[in-house]
Amino acid sequence: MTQQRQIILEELRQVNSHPSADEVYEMVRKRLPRISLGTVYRNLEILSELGEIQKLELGGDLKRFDRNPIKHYHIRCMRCGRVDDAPIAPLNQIENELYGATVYTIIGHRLEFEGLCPQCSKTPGKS
Amino acid sequence: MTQQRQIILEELRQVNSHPSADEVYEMVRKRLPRISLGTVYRNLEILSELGEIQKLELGGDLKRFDRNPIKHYHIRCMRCGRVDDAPIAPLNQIENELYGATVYTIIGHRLEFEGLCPQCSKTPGKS
DNA sequence: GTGTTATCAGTAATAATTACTAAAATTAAT
DNA sequence: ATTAATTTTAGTAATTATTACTGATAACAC
Repeated sequence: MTQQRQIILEELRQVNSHPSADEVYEMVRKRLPRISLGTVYRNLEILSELGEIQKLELGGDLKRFDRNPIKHYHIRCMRCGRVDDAPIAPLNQIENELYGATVYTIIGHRLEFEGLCPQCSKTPGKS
Repeated sequence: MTQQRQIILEELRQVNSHPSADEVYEMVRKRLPRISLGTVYRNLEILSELGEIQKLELGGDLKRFDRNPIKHYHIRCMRCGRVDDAPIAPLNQIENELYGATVYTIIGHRLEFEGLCPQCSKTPGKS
């Protein structure tokens, strides 16, 4: 656990947003101005493999990171990309429904809601 | 409806896979060797806005296109990226559960299963 | 047919991510 | 602690998917 890795973890744990790698980079840069973006990417990957955090692959063009390593669902703003937790109980049985109906070995599932956050709900503008 | 747009639609309708824009490009190129990738991207976008096809934003690094414009769920191979339909009934009530529990205006949801396709289930190799 | 508009092919530009490399730092073994 | 082996880092370059731009072409309206 290097200093860089430790600080990346600390900074991510201080927010309940779901920042992209670039946003984590900007956060960490305040404490380690010489850190490089590649280091942030690599350590976020390592930390998620260690089970300390979670890497999110949601809709949109970029991956996000969640300080909470426990599987849960999210809602994402279609306009601005903001992501929040979706307070829905896990669908523990849903994978059983698929069992036998697919040729795949089922490993997990992901449920993501789409919508508009409060700010973007107010503003008309083009979607 | 230009010739290019028509042929893109025809080719996509001939497969039950869920090709990426680049794969559609390769398919269409057999009939229109001079078509450009930008044209494929633009027309896939237009066709999905018209409701003729569906643009999929699943996990992984690329978007995929589905000849079926009706909302349904998918399963994706974590190793090779193959995508198939997941024969699960739509969760029509799930958005109601979230209503009142989130500050977002809910517009839709996406459910995606992850697993290994038959080929990748056989091969050990690194995941 | 002529003019207007949309679309095309080809190419360049973006943006997120990954790969590479030599230097620095951490760890392990004496 | 000192040296040797290993890992990690900063910085940069390369990749990849996608979008934007542009002058030429084709579709459409009159």
